[in-house]
Amino acid sequence: MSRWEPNAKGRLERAALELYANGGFEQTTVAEIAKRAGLTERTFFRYFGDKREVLFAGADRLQTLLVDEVTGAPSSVTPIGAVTAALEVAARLLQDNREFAQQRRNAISTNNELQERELIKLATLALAMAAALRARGVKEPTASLTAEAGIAIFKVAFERWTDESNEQEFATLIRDSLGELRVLTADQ
Amino acid sequence: MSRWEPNAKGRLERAALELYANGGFEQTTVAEIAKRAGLTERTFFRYFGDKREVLFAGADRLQTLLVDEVTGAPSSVTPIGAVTAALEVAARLLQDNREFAQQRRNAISTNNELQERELIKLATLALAMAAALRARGVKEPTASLTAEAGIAIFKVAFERWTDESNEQEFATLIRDSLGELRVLTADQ
DNA sequence: CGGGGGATGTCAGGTACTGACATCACAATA
DNA sequence: TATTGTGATGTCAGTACCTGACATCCCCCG
Repeated sequence: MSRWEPNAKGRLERAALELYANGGFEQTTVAEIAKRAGLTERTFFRYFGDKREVLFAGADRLQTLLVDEVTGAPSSVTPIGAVTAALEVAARLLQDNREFAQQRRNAISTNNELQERELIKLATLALAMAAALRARGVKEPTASLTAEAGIAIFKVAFERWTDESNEQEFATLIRDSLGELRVLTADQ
Repeated sequence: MSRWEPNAKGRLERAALELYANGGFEQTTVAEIAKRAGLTERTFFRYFGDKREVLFAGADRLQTLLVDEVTGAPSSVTPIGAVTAALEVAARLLQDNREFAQQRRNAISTNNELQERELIKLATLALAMAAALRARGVKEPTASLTAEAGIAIFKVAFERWTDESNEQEFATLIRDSLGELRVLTADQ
């Protein structure tokens, strides 16, 4: 695994996650990550804006996917329907990477700087989904509320899915979480 | 204004805000801030964990205040009543520092790293207020929802208060925002 | 076979942040 | 008054993050 082998970005992401999962985020240096990926520190910073971003490139891809799905949903679908359908598509794509998701979750949950980045990524994602809904003709504040609800559902379902003791499919958990939100909000 | 003069922490906060407001956050070095406060870089890092934190020490004080107010409210007061009362107390304390608040807001709104920090501070604040509510006997999910609603109210009111063209009192804006949330949630 | 371009490496440097130790002002107390 | 302790600050050295400038390498296209 060295220079000129394909998928440099992916190699860096993998190496970073492995090292963060082992020694922790702070203890790991970018030089170490790059070395493990057969590259140099300078190349790391060509692919990722900073040391944290390497864990969130996947989140950017997720955002693109969700926005596309929301945008492309049939016009007959309700706002929350379009959002949850998009989330389920994403969930099925992630299904094969549960272990990866668990490692990533652990790394983030044990480090403050990573949690900061996670929060702003989710906030950005909510904004992007709200914009996609508005492009479908959904008015405010419905668009923003629906997007925020979608994020909340995703967070809850993701927590459950990455929980060791839970063996259900991610997409199922999305659907369940939506159901619970429905019940909760229907209550008085 | 130099070594051994009182209020080193305050001097650093003031110097930092002035420099961030002028040249922007990224362009300002910690050495510059320290120099302007008549101190050294090393001392800056004794008071603040990192370069961003100097803008958020006030937020920590705010959190302490809000939690104390919620905890100390008469037991007859409803959850949302306790939270908004606390927010109004905070608002009155901030009332004299509108210009300061505006500068701070501008600095944060023009920088991503600072927005990250802001988000995690607000999230932490919501958790702390939810805990204070639970200590009053409020059950979940009411406690968390009320705390989140309180933060939302605070954010909206703060935006309005720091808006140049708005001359209303901060505490009044808090009260108004709560009213709007009431109407919004009563709809349908 | 000879560019040309994109990916990577090398190097130098700035800035954030930290640990270890020295120094200073002040206060308590002998 | 002299001493000594204590907390705040300074000094210094070092590591790691991150960036700009330029060199080098591989591969594709003509």
